[in-house]
Amino acid sequence: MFLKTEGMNGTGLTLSGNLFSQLRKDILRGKLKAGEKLSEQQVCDAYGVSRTPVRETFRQLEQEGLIETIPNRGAFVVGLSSRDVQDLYEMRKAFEVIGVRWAIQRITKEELEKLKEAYEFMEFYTLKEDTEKMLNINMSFHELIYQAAHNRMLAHTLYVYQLYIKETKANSVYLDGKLEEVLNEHKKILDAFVRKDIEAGEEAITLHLENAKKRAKVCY
Amino acid sequence: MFLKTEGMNGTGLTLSGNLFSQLRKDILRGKLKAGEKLSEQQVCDAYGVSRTPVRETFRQLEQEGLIETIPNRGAFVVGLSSRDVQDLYEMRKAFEVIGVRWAIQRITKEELEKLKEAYEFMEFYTLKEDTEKMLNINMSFHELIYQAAHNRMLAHTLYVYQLYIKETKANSVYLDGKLEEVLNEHKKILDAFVRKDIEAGEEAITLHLENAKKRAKVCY
DNA sequence: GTTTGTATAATTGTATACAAACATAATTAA
DNA sequence: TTAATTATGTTTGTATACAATTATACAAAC
Repeated sequence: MFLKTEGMNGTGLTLSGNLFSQLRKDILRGKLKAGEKLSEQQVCDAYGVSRTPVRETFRQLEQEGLIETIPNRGAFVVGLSSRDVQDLYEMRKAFEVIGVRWAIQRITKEELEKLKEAYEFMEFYTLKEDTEKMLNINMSFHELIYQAAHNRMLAHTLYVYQLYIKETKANSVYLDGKLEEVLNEHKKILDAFVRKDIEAGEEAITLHLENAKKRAKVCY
Repeated sequence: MFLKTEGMNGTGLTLSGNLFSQLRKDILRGKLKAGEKLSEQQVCDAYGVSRTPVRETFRQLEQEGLIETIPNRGAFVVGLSSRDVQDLYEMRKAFEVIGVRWAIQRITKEELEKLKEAYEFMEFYTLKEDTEKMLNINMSFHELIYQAAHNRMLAHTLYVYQLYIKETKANSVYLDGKLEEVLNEHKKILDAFVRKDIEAGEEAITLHLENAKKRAKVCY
């Protein structure tokens, strides 16, 4: 079971999950503000661990560009500006297009079957009007595409983007009554994969992401 | 002055620079083969440091996807397959296009001046037929564009790609007698920036990168 | 000969100790 | 009073010690 307390000297940091993903979440959600100093000892106290794992976590965050460390001075939160978030969406769109292009070319029969299966789940949840499950399967659908692109770097990049976008906003999802619309967009994407039609795939994913952005901030 | 010895139990790892960039280089250049285990103690001995900085370095490498750590089992080299490298080139091309698009829209007067200045240096080094300096200023030219895009994530991504591509190959550069060709391609890019012509810019950078790939493996 | 169990060694995960750099406060001199 | 300086305390960087986990070797059983 996960530990959950206040901690971090009343900064309101949650403590479930591991250090890295938790600190990342706290930065992306703005609990830790840009410019704020991250004291090793404070984080140690908040999470009940020693400095070694904290420092390792700091290196990971630094590598993602979410904190900046100044030698002998410490770690400072960088975070994402609203401009960064805007750019994130655009970069993600561009990369998803590339991802679809490559995935259509490289997808295996087994992967295509999985994609079809994911779509069928979407149909099912649309009928049942289960928004929660729809969001989950939606994520899986897109992750299947990332994997089908058979490019570790692209898959990782898109995964991180997805994660960032997911964590960045409070994520109020306005899918109610729009599940069929979402389903249709995925149908077009799937069809493009079945027909190996790259151009149609690029068009479909672009449209889907643009609509998703209009609908809310979290529907992929 | 930097330390340079054999070390790493005869694996031939070089020791200049810091742990992270050195290990990264050794992985990218293939000195550390994919699947190979990275023992903490061995790395400690090779670089003459304790386990703490080594573990921190491992986290950084893990974050870049160059090693994989299995809990309680250790770190294993992942490295880049030839397919990865191929994909890297394509991803880089796609990102550079996006970078140019955004940079043309967002570049400041000061940044444009710097870009012009960089180009003028290129003209100079072309006249002097100084391939070495040409490569350096070439890198700067492109980095100026990354910065002008005013997107930290994109800039960082492109920087890493550039670094990976640079380190991935032995990098025999065949620019002799082609400096003018390279200069011309950059002229077209610069002109697009001056005229704020996004389409021309995208076309110019695409052509430049395609030609660069034909010319060698390192000219950007 | 192969497999299973156990003991030992090696390695990783974490905590802590110590040294070096830095920040802050007090003190002195102009 | 202000500026410079020293003293003190805090924080980071690194090394090391200890605990937990995993790998290896060897013996016993099948």
